[in-house]
Amino acid sequence: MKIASFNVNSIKARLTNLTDWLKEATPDIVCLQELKCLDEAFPRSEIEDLGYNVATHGQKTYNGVAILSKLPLEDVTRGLPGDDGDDHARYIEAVVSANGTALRVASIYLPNGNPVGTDKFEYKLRWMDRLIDQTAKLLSYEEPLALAGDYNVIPTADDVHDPAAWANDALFRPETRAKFRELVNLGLTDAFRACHTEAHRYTFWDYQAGAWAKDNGIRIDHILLSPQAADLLTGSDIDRNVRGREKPSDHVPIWAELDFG
DNA sequence: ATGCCGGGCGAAGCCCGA
Repeated sequence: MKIASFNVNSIKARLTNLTDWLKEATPDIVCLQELKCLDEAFPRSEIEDLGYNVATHGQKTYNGVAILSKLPLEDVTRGLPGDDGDDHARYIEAVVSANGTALRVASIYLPNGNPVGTDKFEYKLRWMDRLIDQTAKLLSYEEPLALAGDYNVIPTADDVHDPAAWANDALFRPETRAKFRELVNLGLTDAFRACHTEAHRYTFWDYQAGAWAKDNGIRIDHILLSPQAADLLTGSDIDRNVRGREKPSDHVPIWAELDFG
């Protein structure tokens, strides 16, 4: 069972890039972020034609998340609990039956939070509190769970090309990283880090300033696993080459392989 | 690089991303 996450930075602008990658990588489940379109504008038939079931939580212009799955999607829920006044489409959750075992998956687009010192940063930290609460609830089920998405969090200095340059950025601030540790310390496993210890492996390169050519990247897209899912982990990697193609997103896909037998 | 690129919106130039 190959589970992937990909921030596409507009599903409409990225459709060919996405379908090319789907055909070659053949993931079973894909969590998408930054659709930037309403549910009715999602290119559903183009994705379904590749053998995927589709659940979307879209929004006009900004945000928007989805889950694609070759297995049927059950119990789909949209929106992160904890704040009825939050209208950003940043969270969708569903359950698939993997060889008789229930696997819960969430696609996460955590707020950017810049600039620090504004209500945007406070929104990010409060959103992380809500994600911690939701994750604690899901972990209490003691079942396989994968939380995959764009966390907009650089976990450590090994995950950024120039830590000093990012010191005051919302993605790398101590408060942000502390919240991320609080989340992981509930008992989650960073799938990529469980399989790779080397520094400077990135999932995002800015469109500007030749960031891709210079490998000035950051690792901010993560797949976090419950203990019951981590026990099944057999591999994880970043599909870095996708960044070098025509009309790329500024993020690339990441994936984790779980062996359900 | 508090915006160099790229996308949305909407039809020029601003908002947003990380």
